[in-house]
Amino acid sequence: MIKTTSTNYINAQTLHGLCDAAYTLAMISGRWKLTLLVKLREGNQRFSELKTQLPAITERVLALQLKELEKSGLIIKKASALKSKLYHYELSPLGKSLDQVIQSLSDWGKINNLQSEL
Amino acid sequence: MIKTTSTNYINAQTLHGLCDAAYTLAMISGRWKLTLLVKLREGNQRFSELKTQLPAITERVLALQLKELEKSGLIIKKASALKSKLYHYELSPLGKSLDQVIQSLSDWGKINNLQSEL
DNA sequence: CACTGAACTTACAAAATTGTAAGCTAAACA
DNA sequence: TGTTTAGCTTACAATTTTGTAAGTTCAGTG
Repeated sequence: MIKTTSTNYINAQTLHGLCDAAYTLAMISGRWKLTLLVKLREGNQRFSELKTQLPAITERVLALQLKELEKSGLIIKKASALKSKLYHYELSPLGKSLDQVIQSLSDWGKINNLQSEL
Repeated sequence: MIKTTSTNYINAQTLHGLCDAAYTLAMISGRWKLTLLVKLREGNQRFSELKTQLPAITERVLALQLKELEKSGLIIKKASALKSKLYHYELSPLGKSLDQVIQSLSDWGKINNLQSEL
């Protein structure tokens, strides 16, 4: 879906070569990705659990975001041993290493996000 | 340009109410925003300076990103005192308070962004 | 007063993301 | 064996972001 010949794509790549922060940002950008990481950190692991945690997300988008997170290596999809056909998702070591990043984002938001006081 | 009635917009708002990290992320998301903040932190302040620092950015997009950052309160546009018609941009106190966030993003990228080794 | 350069703006188009609605598959259950 | 349920996938469309190309405005310079 991404055209690797587009100016947009090339600009992103160039930027990631120039700015580490922008690279990190790109890994966690996407409407629901960051929140998914937070939820996974809290222990929710099944597709349906995540769906419940993010009421407004559609199955299509949830599947997409999970797939991208998996492709970036931040999460791992595993078949659950006991009940066959059931999967669960978990943070990879790389995903866990984002802890400090997520914490910073969360801390800043806690202070500056007026909406969260509602 | 943003339709405040779209599902997309509503989902974003809902998410920001549920997840502080997502709120913070939204403030700094945009192809060049984060890198602009980094450059401003390094002292580049004029429109043309910023343009030079980010070779591939177009004037239109630079103006757009600066305007959004200003609207979010992260930067301030000031008329330079001496030479009239010249402006400069600087980080607001709110923008400066992102320091830890940007540092975390940058640190993680430094470790995990293979491209930056080129 | 013509000319240049900085800092934009406008009209348009391409690309990318996100959402809607429906369907599909395999296991589990009644 | 028919029905559910979880976990997707597909075709499509709306929305949003980003880029292209060309102008505009106004101060400073010669």
